[in-house]
Amino acid sequence: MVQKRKTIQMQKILDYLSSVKTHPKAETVYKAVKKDIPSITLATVYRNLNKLAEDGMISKLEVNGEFRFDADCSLHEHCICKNCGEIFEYLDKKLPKKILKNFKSKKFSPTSVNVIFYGVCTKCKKKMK
Amino acid sequence: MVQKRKTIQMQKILDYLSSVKTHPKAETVYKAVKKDIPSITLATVYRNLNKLAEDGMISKLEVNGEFRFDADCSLHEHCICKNCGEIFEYLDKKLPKKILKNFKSKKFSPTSVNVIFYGVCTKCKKKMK
DNA sequence: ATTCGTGCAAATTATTTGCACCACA
DNA sequence: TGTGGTGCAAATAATTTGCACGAAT
Repeated sequence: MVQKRKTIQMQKILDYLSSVKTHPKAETVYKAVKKDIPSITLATVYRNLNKLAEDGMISKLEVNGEFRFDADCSLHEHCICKNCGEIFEYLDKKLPKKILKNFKSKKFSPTSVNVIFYGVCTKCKKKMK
Repeated sequence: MVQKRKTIQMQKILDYLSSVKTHPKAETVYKAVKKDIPSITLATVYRNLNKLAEDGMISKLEVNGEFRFDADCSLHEHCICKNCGEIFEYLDKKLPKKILKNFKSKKFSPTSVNVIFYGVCTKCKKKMK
């Protein structure tokens, strides 16, 4: 088995991710963590984010051609604003479970489900008027 | 209003997309269409695919850091195999509509919803044994 | 003493864009 | 004839990787 070392960089990355409700991309995480660890590089951030995602510690989603990260690994829905690109959580804890339970097809065995709503957030809606 | 010209390249791209049930990426579309139009370039394929997606003629989804295209624009679910990366359609026409109808939150107005199942396809499951 | 993770730089990969030219409306 | 679309090449942008060194087990 591969050994695992907990480093300050990984800890800080995880701390930052847990502290925000946004769904930052690697670059954003990098800038934030750099304040604490000026020597950190973007490559290290990417490596850690990917490792954490593989281990199921965080989740990785993709929007507009970039990866976004989320410390909340529970099954939950996302809302993406077509205008500002922001991502919001939407909580209907039962929904994903219900969807998974109702899945019927012999060609595929789902282990997880992602529900993404596309639309416009209230903020942008107001601006558009 | 902006004028629109139907070109052979766009037509062939749309034809190809409509003829397959896979969800090809730009490169794949490029290789396929190149057989009919040897002079076509990847840039043209990208431009057309994006234009078609903007116009709602096709849909654009992203998997593993790449964009995939689908001539079927109806609301329908996708299944992505974590092992081979293939995408399958899963049809429960009522599901997306039902989910949208049940949406309640004042912070966001959804116009569309995407349901993606992650798991393992039958083919990969057999191989793994 | 080993081995893993980091920092740095270079390499990949996917996608976009500027520009001159051709072709359709 | 004017304008949008194409092909070509170069530019971006995001992400990954090779390598040598420092650090943790």
